[in-house]
Amino acid sequence: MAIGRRPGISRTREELLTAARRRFADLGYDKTTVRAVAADAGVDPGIVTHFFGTKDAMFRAAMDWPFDPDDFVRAIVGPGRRGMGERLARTFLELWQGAESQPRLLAIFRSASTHEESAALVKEFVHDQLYGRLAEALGGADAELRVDLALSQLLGLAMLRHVLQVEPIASAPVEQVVARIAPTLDGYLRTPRR
Amino acid sequence: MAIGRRPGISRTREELLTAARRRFADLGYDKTTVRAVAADAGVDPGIVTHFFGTKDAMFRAAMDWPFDPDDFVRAIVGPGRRGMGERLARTFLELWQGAESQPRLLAIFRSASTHEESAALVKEFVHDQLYGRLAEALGGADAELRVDLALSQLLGLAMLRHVLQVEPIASAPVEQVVARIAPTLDGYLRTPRR
DNA sequence: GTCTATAATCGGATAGAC
DNA sequence: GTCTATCCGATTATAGAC
Repeated sequence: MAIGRRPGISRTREELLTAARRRFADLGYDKTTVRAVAADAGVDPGIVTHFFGTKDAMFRAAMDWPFDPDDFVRAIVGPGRRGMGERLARTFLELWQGAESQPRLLAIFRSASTHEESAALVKEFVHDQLYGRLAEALGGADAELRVDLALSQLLGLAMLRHVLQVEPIASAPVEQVVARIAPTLDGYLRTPRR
Repeated sequence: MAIGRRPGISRTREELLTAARRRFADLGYDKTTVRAVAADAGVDPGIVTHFFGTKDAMFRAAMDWPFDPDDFVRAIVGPGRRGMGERLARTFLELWQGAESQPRLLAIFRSASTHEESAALVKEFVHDQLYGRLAEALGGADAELRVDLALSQLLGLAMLRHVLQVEPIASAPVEQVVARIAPTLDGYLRTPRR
């Protein structure tokens, strides 16, 4: 009694999503075509319409965050202020190394510059997830600005390292990069003395 | 004897380039169409072919850097180590504020994620202009990595502030941002003691 | 659930008249 | 230098057969 897939529910949908993630990650939203995704999955383009309706809906279905925002924030701020920059840097960079998470992140950020939906995903995450709990945990009148500064460091790192792939930083070990940027993040996140 | 434009050399070419810069800056390479650029300039799409040949050639013609790399590097490293982070931050941020330079920078960086030519422009600049003279001026075995780290901070800032336009950092005054990131840049650029 | 056929549109590029 | 007309390919999306 093998635990096979239930009959009638094909794996095609999942294969389409996997193919879509790879295309969106490598090429961005605009250059990714429904036809190519369907071809990668070995099916007809009409199937995409059947399952998702539109290219945009397929993008939304494929592009959920590869982590739970609650867990993410808790892992960073939970243990307290000490070592927060280091935890943030390491958690972030390891997400970008992961075989599952990297394509999703690449797709979102590669598309964010030109695709409104991707940009909205990023902004919503920052606004709804980070400002609420992270900024509150930090304290200080300009907590949101300080969160933005830390984000700018992380975002730029991801762009240079994983999107543009500029050397030597693209090939630097995670721990080396963590050691360098952790003090920067701590500096931004630390509550300013009045 | 007014110094007018020479007869026979129309201003159409310049108007096309201006329109192209605005389109590329707002929409990125993929979503910018030759037809729309021509319409903005009030001429027929065929004129684009006449002047530039291809869309890609028009992009190249429009996308020269809005500053002289030599001057840029000299302004940063010339006066010496003291205040280098601050000069770098201010020079960079003011370029992003300028009415002439911002559209060019926006176009390049908005397109860099998905357009190979834009990404190559960025990489060439980093490689040919920065590593050569900046890294040399900094000293230390890992000078290029430290330049990358400083770039990651600047690039992320530009993305968050000008491309994604995340608040509150998008509306923060230049001097406030300069004051915050200058210490970060100095930390990266400072020659490590052995 | 899957595919064929096709509609409707839009893209970049070209040829040639004026 | 500029425009008209057009080619040709590619794209998303739809209708309907199997």
